[in-house]
Order: sequence, then C-alpha cells, then structure tokens
Amino acid sequence: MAKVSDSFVSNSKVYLEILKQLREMITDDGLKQGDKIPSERELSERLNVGRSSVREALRALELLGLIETRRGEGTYLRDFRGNQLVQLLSTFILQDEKAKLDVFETKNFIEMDGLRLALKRMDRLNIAAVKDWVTESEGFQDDEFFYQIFEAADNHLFFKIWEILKDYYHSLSSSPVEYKREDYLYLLDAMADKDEMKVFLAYGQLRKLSSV
Amino acid sequence: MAKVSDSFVSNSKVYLEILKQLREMITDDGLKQGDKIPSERELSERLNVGRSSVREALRALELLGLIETRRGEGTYLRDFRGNQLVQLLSTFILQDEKAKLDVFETKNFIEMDGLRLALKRMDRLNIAAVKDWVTESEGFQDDEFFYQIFEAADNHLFFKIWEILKDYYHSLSSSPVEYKREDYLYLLDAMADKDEMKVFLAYGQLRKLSSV
DNA sequence: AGACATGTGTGGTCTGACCACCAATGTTAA
DNA sequence: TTAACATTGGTGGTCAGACCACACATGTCT
Repeated sequence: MAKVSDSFVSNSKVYLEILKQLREMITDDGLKQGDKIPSERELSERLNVGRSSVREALRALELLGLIETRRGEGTYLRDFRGNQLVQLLSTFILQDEKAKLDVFETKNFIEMDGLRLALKRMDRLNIAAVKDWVTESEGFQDDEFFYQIFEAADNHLFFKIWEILKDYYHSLSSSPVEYKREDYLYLLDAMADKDEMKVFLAYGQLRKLSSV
Repeated sequence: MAKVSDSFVSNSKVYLEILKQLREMITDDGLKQGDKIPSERELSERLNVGRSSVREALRALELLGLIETRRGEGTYLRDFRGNQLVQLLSTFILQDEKAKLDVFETKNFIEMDGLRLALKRMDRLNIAAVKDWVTESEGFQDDEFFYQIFEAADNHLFFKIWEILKDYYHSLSSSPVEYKREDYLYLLDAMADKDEMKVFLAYGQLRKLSSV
C-alpha cells in the first residue's frame, strides 16, 4: 500500500495530508456532527503514519473547534456552525489597545443588527412572551434580554459574534449598569409596532447613548 | 520549578496551556511578526513538557496561520491577519446550508454597519476622493470599495470582522459577481447627501437584495 | 579568495512506553 | 434475581528517545 508520505515528496508536512485524508473520509463515509471518527491508533495504521502525526492533525482541528475529543471514549465531529472563527479573533487579534472603544461601538451596532433581525422574525406572540419574561423574571439581566433577541434573530453566527463582544466588553468595563425594566418594555412595544425608528430610540435610551 | 502540568490538574490538555504560555511569552517579550520564537526543544525544556506536546500546540498555530515553521531554521511569528482559518473552515463546512445563509446575512449587516459609521465620519472631501477612485480605477473591486468604507469607518474591530466574513463568504460562494460602477457612485451620492435611507436603498441594489 | 567539508541546531517523523479514563463485561454477594 | 463490585480492553494524553532532512556557520583545503 502506498504510504501517505509518498504522495507529497515535495510538500512535506504529513499532518496536512492527514487533514486531507480526513476530509475525504468524512465526505465519503457521510459522517455528520456527533459521529465518531476512527481512533488515533487506527488512523495511524490505516494511513501508514505515526500516531504523533495523527495527533498533530487532530489537535489543530480541535483548536478550530471542528472536533471534540473525549478521553477514554474517542474523537467526535462537532457542530460546525458559526464556530470559533470569532473566538479566535478575540484571543489573538483583539489584543489591540485602542480596541476598547471599538468594542463598545461594535457591540452596540451588533446589538442593533440583532434587533433588526428580531424585528423581522418575531411575531406578536414572541414579543409578548419576552415582555412577560421581562416583567416577571426576578434576576433580570441585560445579557439575558439580548440572548432572547438573538435567539429570535435566528442567526447563529451573529449570536456568536455578539457573545464574544459581550464577554470582552464585560472584561473591559467594570461599571455595573443599572437596568430599568421600563426601557426594555418600551423597546419591545416599539418592536410590536414594527417601528424601527422607535426601536432604535428605545435602544439608545437603554444604552444611554446621546445619538446612535 | 513548577511544571506546566501542575497548574491544571483538572483542565488537562497540556497543549492548551502551552498556547497560553506562548501568548504570554509573546506579549512579555514584545515579539512581533517575523520574530523567531524558541525552538521546540527549548520550549519543551523550559515548560517541562514533552516535545510532542509542544509540537501539537505549534501545529495548531501553524494551521491557523499564526506561525510559520522552516525546517532547519526555526519557527517564526507570522502576520496575524486572520484568514487561513477561513479556508480551512470552509472546506470542512460546505455542508451546512443554514450556516452559509448566516454568513451571507451577517456580512450584509456588517457592511451596512460599516456604511453607517462611514456616513458619520466621512466628509465631502473623503467621499469625493472615493468617488474619483471608483470612477477612474481600472481593476475596480467590490472588496476594495468596502476596504475604503471600513477605513473611513475607523473601527478596526469592525474591519477585522468584516474581513473574515468576506473571505469566508468568498470561499463559500463561487459565483463571480458583476460590479456596476454606477451603483457605487449612487451609493456615494447618497452618503454625500447624508441620507441614510437612500444609502441603504443603494446598498440593497448593489447586493441585489429584495429587501434589507 | 574560492570551493569544499564538517558540525551543530532546527523542524519532521516514528516508535514504544506509560498513564488516566470510560464503557462493557464478567463476577460476586445480598 | 438483582444489585454492587472487579476486570478488561479500548481510547485519548503525555513523554522520552531515536532517526532523518535541512539550513547555516565555521573551518579546512586547494
């Protein structure tokens, strides 16, 4: 049998070839998220490469969030959607100093986008449900509110981006904000009216922005 | 000296800890792109971990395009600018349709946000300059246009997010779009008029959206 | 001065050996 | 029978050591 290493005399990098093989394996066998992939030892044997090379490939995939390894069990394909992408941004690219202001601004814009999408996709029932929740819930949190907004927005990627920004924002700003229930209720009313302008006025008040 | 492995009895995953150490090392020593990082053997020794674990961490970073390894020479920091990542993800993700839609939608919203910011921060001179460029430039590209928009928007984070999404989008969709100069010029006119509504109508036409 | 040989350090890879953990199976005791 | 326990095999996690291929600096010879 041809060794993997034979096929790339010039390329070198066994682990890259392993990635390629893995892709093929996944598509050929029709593996989906949650499915188990062969063990490291089996891959090592089937591809005629060392186990350490297999591991290098798998570790890289793991860092990308494409697979999940469970010691004693095996390695499984993960939910691919919207993944890491942004998370990696935050850890490596966001180190910028001046970025703090950007984070604040970006978060606000993203939240408004979320509101736009939610506005399009929520019906009166949904809005009423959220409204009830805002009214009744004990430990009301701003984050919780936007979690629901982004859930309604039905865009996983947007949600991920917002989540990262939120976390990052919290780690930057230590000022505990006061939440006024009526602001959120007013915003929800505006959404129920499908009045985008009014929604953003409400949001601006919520965030105490002079102008959006 | 404390072994790396001591500090995460519960976490496990040596290679993740190594990544953390590397980040610290990079910031503490003020390493920039192009700089050389310690050899695998030295890292292995300094952190009291096996060389294979070090390699797993480095391979992951390499796949992300954050470092570059040259056999016989060493390992060097690379330009952090995202991508790479995008290509990889796309080759693994081609399955999920919903994810594609999310990318498409998110990109559009981010671009509109960019336009909003640019609208606030560009003066007539800036707009005129871009307009000239659109009119005169030979190889006019949609990407180039938005590069300028985001530059004017003056939000580095937003720009980064957009850049990733753009690459990601390109890797998903193979349809080469036609660019009509007049659409961009019309959009710029709308910006000069400070007419946000008109700007988004123009953008919608640009992207051939039925509704934004 | 130029060409060549050598040594050292680096990444690339493989092998074998443990360990920790999990799940299934078999075994024992109530 | 059934519940609790012990065993066993498979899996990922890690390490140490051994080569190889390669790049660079140094030394050596012509």
